[in-house]
Amino acid sequence: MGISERKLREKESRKNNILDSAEKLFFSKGYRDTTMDDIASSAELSKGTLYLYFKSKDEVYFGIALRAIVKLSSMFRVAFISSNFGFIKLNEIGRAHYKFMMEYSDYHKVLSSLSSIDIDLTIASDILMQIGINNDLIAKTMTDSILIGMQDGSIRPDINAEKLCYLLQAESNGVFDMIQQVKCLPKEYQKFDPEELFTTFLESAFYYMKNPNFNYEEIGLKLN
Amino acid sequence: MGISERKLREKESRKNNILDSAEKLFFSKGYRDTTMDDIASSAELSKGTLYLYFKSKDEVYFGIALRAIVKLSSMFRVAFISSNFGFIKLNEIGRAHYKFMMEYSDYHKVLSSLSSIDIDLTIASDILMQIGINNDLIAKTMTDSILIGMQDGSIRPDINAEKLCYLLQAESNGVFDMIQQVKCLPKEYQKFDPEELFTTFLESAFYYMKNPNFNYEEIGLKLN
DNA sequence: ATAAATAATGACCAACAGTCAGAAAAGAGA
DNA sequence: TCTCTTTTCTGACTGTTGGTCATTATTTAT
Repeated sequence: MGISERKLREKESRKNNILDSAEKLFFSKGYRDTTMDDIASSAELSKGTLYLYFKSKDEVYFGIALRAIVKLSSMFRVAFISSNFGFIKLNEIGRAHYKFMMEYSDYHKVLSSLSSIDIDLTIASDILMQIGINNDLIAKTMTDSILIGMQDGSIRPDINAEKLCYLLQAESNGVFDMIQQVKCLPKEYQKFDPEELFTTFLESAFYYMKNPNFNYEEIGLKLN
Repeated sequence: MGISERKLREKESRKNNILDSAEKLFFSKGYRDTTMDDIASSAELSKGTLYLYFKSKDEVYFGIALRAIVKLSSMFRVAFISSNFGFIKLNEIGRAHYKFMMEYSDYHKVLSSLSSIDIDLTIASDILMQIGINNDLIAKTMTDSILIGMQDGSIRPDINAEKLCYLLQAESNGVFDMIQQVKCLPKEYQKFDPEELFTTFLESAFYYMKNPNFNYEEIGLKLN
């Protein structure tokens, strides 16, 4: 049946059109000030039709969050394969995350606002499930990097890899959120350079993770 | 004028009654599902009167956030004076924050949800300003601890104190948010023990901050 | 006792998320 | 090409809720 396939494609592309419109509106006016009527008319649809494709306003927002986390996790994968050494993999993942936050700051905000007061994450939702899958993928990429690093000697082996992964995720989320916040402040209120905070974070994290018996210069790294 | 003073006291206590009611409702039903009518009737007030004391629903929420951060910053002060050594001060501050998150988890959630999609922090608001003041106080308590630690030798002096303060704040926010999230999951989904993540965090942070020339055992600390 | 000021009320309004009966379009079968 | 069925689309409508305001009640000052 070629027809039902085409219909599926059309449905998917319609969903994407809606998300395109919603994205622009959410990013420029914010979640609260964007109405479903706004989104509908921007996507050249009636409100009723909009609700055929997304069952609530939150669901639309989740759709954008899914785009965001898919982008992020793919950047993590690219960073992962950039080197064979676990330590460098992790380093590159950190830089990828920083790049994501700088280049796709709106996406970053969406992701960090997901666990906010006004969104119910407990509802059953296909999109929310896919977000969870990507989240797990991100965690796996990091854990794998750590395990590989422990094997090749570039990361100290006496910590639990999974625990370290969660610690790094938690810490970096906090650091990126703060950088994001500071970036939105007027220049004269910015008490520090965002990039500098990130650099210090990387430095401190890797200071904790490095293996004292490993020769980092051999793999082209200078560590203090 | 004793009368106007009494009136001011009454107004303050009325505000507190409202916040008491609002707190219970927000904490049990969530922000979205709590209506201003709910709060009004729970505080035995008409809606119009409620709006005499708080000019919006957000403002009520800010009022609760103010209670939260006042509590947190006072716990920080107590931790600060618990020792003379900067390193121990910081350590106690970290533990105080952990205690706050465990004992006042609802307050913690309020604070971490403040920078969420659905709240406009740019509006002019007296309460929001007071929150800012307490936030600065917290930052100052931490920065002072660091500076004292650098003076007494318990913290390595080759880092910028203010930058370190922001890094610690950012990291711990991230870590506590993750712990909070995990705590809300059903036990079988919890991949790690919250306390353990916190311990590892403290360990890694202090590993970075410690001064190699300082004898920690002399002040009763065993560091690995 | 009366006027002035302050506090409280609840009916009312506008905005908005979400619904649904019916119209329009697309597809299948002849 | 015509007709019946299924799918897609529509926009008027509903219920809820944040916020307002003219009016009433209470307190204070004279």
